[in-house]
Amino acid sequence: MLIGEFAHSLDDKNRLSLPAKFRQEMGKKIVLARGLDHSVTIFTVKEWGKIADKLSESSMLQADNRNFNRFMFSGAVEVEVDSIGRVLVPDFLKKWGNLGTKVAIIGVQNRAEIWNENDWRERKAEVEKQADTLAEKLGQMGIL
Amino acid sequence: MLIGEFAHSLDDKNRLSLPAKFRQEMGKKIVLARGLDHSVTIFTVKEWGKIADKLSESSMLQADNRNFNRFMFSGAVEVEVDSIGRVLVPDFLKKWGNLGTKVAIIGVQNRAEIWNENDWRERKAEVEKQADTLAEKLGQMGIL
DNA sequence: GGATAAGTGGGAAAAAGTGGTAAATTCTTC
DNA sequence: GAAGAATTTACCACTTTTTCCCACTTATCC
Repeated sequence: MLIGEFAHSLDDKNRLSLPAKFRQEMGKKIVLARGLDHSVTIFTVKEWGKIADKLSESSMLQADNRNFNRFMFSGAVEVEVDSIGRVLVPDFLKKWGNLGTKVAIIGVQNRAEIWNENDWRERKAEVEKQADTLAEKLGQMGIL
Repeated sequence: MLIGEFAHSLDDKNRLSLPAKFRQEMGKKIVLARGLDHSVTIFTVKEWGKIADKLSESSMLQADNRNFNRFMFSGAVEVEVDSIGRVLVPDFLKKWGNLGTKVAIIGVQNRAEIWNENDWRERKAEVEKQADTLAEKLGQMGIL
């Protein structure tokens, strides 16, 4: 399971080193894709396969679906992890994620997300402010 | 699987180099066809075969189908990929796709599409604007 | 505090993408 | 049917980008 938060950097060649703790689970090939809220999602090849299957179930008869699938598939890329654990982030995903030099990589169960460091800090602060609501939710889920 | 987005150019001899990432999967022959929404579709010979089969299964008793089949078959060409990964885009497809010098080639799972760069940018922006739809769709698919 | 691993940065080699020239083929016209 | 023109095809060359490898710095672990 992918958990934790890591501050890494994206160098001027668009290289990003994956957190060492994630490497074993991720393997030597991963898929980067557009995620919610303008995050960039890191999937294992296997997890991405599931997503792709689901995407392709939607009917091509509807223009909405066609555009959505174009958006999702064209916004993904399979990349090799190099010998020291780095991957290349393509420009279109850098743009999508509003990524600069400093990024946050966070583990979210079966996937990881890459965020612009500032965006992530703000978002996190938002969530923290709502800690009470959070507790409530956990309660509803029967976790606490 | 064909995924990702690439900015390439169509030179004055109508030559278009295929993204290196697509070449292995595409092989040395591909099929170019009229795509939906005025895109130009790139199929592998194999994928085109599947499409052709499906088309020919549709009933010729219906005028709609007959016309659609005429449209699809007459608008498709099999082209050789040259020694350095380029193909020739025939004029009628260039026109159909409103293609100029700058084009975007996008991977959409089992096919690729060639777009006029600007048209694609606009279309993509449309989808991006609908952030709600994005979350909703992914939710419906059970992805999140 | 030393040793090991993780993360970052840079340079050289290789590949990808683009543009152009020359040869070959086709088409026209006489 | 032949000569010339025009188009197409094959090949070559250049530029930019990407890839691979090595080195350095920082952090972590014992």
